[in-house]
Amino acid sequence: MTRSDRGERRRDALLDAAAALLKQEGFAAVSHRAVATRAGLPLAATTYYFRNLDDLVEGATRRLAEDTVAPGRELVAALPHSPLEPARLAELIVRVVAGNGDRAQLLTVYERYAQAGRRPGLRPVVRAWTQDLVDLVAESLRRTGRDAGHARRLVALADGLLLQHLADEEDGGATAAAAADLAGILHAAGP
Amino acid sequence: MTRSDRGERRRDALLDAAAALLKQEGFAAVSHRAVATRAGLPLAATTYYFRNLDDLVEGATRRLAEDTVAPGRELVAALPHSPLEPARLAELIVRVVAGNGDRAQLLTVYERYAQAGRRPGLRPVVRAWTQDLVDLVAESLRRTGRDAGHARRLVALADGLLLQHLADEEDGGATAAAAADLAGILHAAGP
DNA sequence: TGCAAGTTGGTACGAGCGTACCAGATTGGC
DNA sequence: GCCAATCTGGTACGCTCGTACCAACTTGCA
Repeated sequence: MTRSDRGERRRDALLDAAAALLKQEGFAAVSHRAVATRAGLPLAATTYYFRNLDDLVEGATRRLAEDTVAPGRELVAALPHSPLEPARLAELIVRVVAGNGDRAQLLTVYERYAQAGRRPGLRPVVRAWTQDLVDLVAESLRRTGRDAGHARRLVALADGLLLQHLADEEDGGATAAAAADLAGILHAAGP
Repeated sequence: MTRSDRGERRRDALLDAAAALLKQEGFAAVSHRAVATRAGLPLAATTYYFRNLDDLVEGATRRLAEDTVAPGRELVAALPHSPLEPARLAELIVRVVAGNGDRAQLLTVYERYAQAGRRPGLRPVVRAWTQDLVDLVAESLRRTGRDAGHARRLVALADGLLLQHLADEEDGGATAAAAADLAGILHAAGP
């Protein structure tokens, strides 16, 4: 193992740890110490491999975006080439946009927008993440014989509905409730 | 001035200071010290009038909701009783939902959803806030001769569009961009 | 083999945080 | 006018944080 290989692996372990923290506990939980502890590395490793905390958070967000988009990609790839009924389409879109995790995961998905507002360096990352989701939804519309032009609008609508349900009391019900809302809207709008 | 009057005024000043901080710098900026300093009161006043920080944040969110909804209410009250064209309607909805402030204000508007997820005590407050906005949009639709049944959907859509534009680079352009998006959608959907 | 460059990890600093404490000031009811 | 209840505000504790520092260790190259 060369010197730089080991360094690469350490950097990678830190990013993994940071992404896991991000996913499970949100942006506020990503501190130098928490990341280092989770990765099983000393505190100083975080400042050695990343210029500062924003740099680390940026990398972790990028990694989390990959981890979030990948399952959606598989979902879409497995789609049939016939139109989905509204309820199935709605569920698919919500799943692609927000995953199917608990409230904690869902929260991070939406915190990314607010964080993009506060940390300029995060904006390109977040824009790319959102664009990937829009592309996925467009692709799933195309594959199931629907007009793909409204993908961005559908993502926005799904986001807004999910947001509203974050204030619901039942844990984990947000994605189901949002999917039901979206299904009703898609049904009313017709194919 | 009775003893309790003065207490009421101090409590009020703290809430005002906290709401102002919330509006200008977000939830993370609301600390005991920051609120006390801004209100011109000693640190201990915050723990005297509020059980803990969550309690303070909850009250401040309630106050901010009032401050946010009030201008929208005036906007709607001043509406004519004839249908608005899509572009005007879209602008109105975005204005009601997000105000017309800079990015900082807009950020707090959306952070409230994420905060509701993390602080259970905030959920009823945030639900009521959102409901007020939905009612306002429904009222503005009704007043201008449109079907008022889709108010919640429109709020969700506006929220989602605004969120996406939070990652844009130009400061202050988010509301305009979201309004333009929404206008296009309303125009395509017809009256 | 030796040495310079790169890497590691323990430790420290200064700051901000939520919260608790408590001596003193103030005040309304008797 | 007194006293108990309430209110005030200065201070301290224990914690976490981002970041800097630096001595020790490892490694690739001359």
